[in-house]
Amino acid sequence: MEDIARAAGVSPMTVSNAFQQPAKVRAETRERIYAAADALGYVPNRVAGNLASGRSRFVGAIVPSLRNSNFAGMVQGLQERLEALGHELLLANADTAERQVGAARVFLGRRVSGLVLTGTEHPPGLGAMLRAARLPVVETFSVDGPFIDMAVGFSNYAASRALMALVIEQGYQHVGFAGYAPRDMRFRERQRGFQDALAEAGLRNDLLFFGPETLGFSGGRHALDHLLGIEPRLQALVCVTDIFAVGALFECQRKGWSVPGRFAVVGYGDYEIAAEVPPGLTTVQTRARIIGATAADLLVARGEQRAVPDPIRDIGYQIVRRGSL
Amino acid sequence: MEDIARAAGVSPMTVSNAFQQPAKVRAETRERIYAAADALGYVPNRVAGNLASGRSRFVGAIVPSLRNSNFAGMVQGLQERLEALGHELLLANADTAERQVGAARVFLGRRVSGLVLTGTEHPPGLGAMLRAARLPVVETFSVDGPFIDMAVGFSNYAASRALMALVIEQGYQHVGFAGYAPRDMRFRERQRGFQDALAEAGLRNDLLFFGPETLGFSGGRHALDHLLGIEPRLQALVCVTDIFAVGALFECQRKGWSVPGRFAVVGYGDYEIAAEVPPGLTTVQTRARIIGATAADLLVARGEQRAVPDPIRDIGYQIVRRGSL
DNA sequence: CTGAAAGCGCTTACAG
DNA sequence: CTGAAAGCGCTTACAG
Repeated sequence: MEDIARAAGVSPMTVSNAFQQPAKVRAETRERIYAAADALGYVPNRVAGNLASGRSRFVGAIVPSLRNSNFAGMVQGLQERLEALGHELLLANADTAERQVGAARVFLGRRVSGLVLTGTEHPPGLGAMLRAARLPVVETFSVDGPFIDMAVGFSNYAASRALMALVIEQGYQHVGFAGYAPRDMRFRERQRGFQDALAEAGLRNDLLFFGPETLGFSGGRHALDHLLGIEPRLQALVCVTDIFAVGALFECQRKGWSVPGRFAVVGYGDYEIAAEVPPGLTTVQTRARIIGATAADLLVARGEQRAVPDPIRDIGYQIVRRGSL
Repeated sequence: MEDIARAAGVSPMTVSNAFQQPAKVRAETRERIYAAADALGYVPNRVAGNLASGRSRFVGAIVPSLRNSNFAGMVQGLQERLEALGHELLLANADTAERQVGAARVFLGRRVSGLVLTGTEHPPGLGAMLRAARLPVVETFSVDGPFIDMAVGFSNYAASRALMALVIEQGYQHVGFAGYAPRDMRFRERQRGFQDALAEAGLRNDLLFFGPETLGFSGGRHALDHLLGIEPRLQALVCVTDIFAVGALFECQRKGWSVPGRFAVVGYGDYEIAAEVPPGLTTVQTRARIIGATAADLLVARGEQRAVPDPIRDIGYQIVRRGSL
C-alpha cells in the first residue's frame, strides 16, 4: 500500500479510503490510485485489514462430504447471496468429528464473521467453543433443535411422514428403511416418521438397516440384501438418501426386478441423479439453495448486530413424484 | 493472549513461545499456560500471527464444482497430507471464470502460502496475477502445459489412447465421443486421443458431441440422441466423464438396449458410481487422492524455499475394466 | 478532500 | 528459560 501511495503521490490513508470508502476521495485522485494499484498488481492485504478493523466479512462453511450430496446446492446459495452482500465464502471439508472441530478452530483462528454447519449432530464441545467465541452460527437442513445458535431447514419428520403417506396409499405392506449408523437428528427424524407412519397404519415397522456413513451407492445394495434376509416379502425400501435409493435401484436392475411393479424405492434429497435414473426416483426435495441463501442472510444480519427476529427458519420441503413409486 | 499471560503469571511472549516452540518453555510453565488458555477458551488469532510472521501455513484450493466430480478425492488427499505437514486447507467454489479469478483474489488477499487449481484452462490474467504474487501454484489432473507454476496429473492423451485401444480391440466400428463445449486442455487431450486412435485404425472419427459443462447425467442422454441422429449404426460412446457415461447407460436402459451387447459405453474418472451402476463402467482411474497428496508436498516444499526438482509430476492412470465394454 | 498518530494481536530478533 | 521493544499492513478516529 505504501508503494502505491508513493506512486500516486498521496498518503497510505487516502489509498485505504479509495478502496474502502470511494466516496470520500476525489474522483481524480481515486483514478490515479487505481491506476497505480493496477500497475503494481496490488492485492490489498486482508489479513492486516481484518486485524486493524476487527471485522472480516468472510464466512466459513463446514461440509461433511464433497461427494454425493446436495450440500453443493447449499454452497451455491450461500455463495450467490454472500457475494451480493459483499462477503466472502470459504469452505472446509470435515469427514470426521475431529476434523469438524479442527475446521471450526481453523475458522475461529482466522476470525470468520460467521459459520455454517451442516446437520445438527456435532462433536461434544463444538457448541460450547462456538458459543464462547460469540460467533454467529447457522445449522442447516433441520429445524429440530436444540441448536447452537440459528438454523435453516425443514422438518425431516414432516417430510418423512408425507413420503410415507404416499407409500402406504399405494398399498405397500412390507416396507424397509435404509439408514445410517451414525444418525444425527436429521436421520433420526426421518426414521421416526417412517416408523410412526407404519405403526399408525397397523403395519410392521421394524425392518431397519443402518450402515456406516461412509457408504455410498453400495449402501442401497447392502440394505436390500440385509432386509430381504429378514423379510423375503419385502416390497419397498425407504432410503435416507437418494444415493442409497439409487444403489437399491441398481440392485433391482441386477436382480431383473421391475420397478415399481416388483419393488418400489423412495429416496431423500432430490439429487440430480434422481431425475435421470430409470424409472425416475420419488424423493424429497430439500431446497438446498434456498437454505444456503437464507443462512447467508441470517449470518450477515447477525454480523451487523441487526436483530434476527426468527433465528430458526423453516423453508419447507417438497415431495417429488417419479416412477420408482 | 494478554489475558492468558496475566492468568498464568508470565509475559505474552512466553505464551506465544509455549504454543509455537514448546521446547523453549519449561514444562511446568507450559502446563500453567495451557490450563489458563483452556479455561479462557483461547483460540490463537492467526490473523495477527500471519501478519506478524509473514507466513500463513495455509493453502487454498479452487474447485470448479462440488457435484459429481472426483475433486473430492483430490481434496481428501490434500487434506490428509497438509494436516500431517501442519498446514491448513481451505476451499473455494468457483463455477465460472469470473468466480475463479474472484476466488484467487480472496486467497491472495488472505495471503495463502500456496494454491491448488483444478484443470488447466484459466481465465486470462489469472496466471499473470498469481505469478506476480510469486505464489506457489499447482495445477492438477494434467501434465500438458504450459503451466503457471507446478502441476500434478497424468497424460490425458495417453489415458485416452489406452482406453481407445480397448474399444478398437473389441471390434467396435462406429464410435462416438461425448465431451464438453468449454474444453480445457484435459478434455481436448482426451478428444485428441479418441480421434487419433480411430484414424490410425482407419475408422471414422468425427462423431463428436459437445455439451455445456453444466450438463451432468443428462449430458450422456443428449450425446446419445444427437450422435444417433447422425449415425444410426452407432455402437459405442466414449465419454469425457463417468457422469456422462452413466447418463448414457441410463438412456440405454430406457431404450431396452443390452450393454455391452447392443451398445458399449466407457467413461473417465472412476467415480464411485462406476463400480455400482450395472453392468459396471469401464473407465480411467485418475488417482485423485495421490494427486492431492502430491500437490500438498510440492506446495509445502516450495513454501519452505526448498528446491522442487520435478515441478511437473506425472502420477499415471489406470484403466479399470468392467462390464460396459 | 487529505493526512499524522495510534493500535489491532501477534512474532521476531535479541538481551538478560 | 523468560521478557521488553519494534514492527507486520492495514483501519479508526480525529484534525486540518
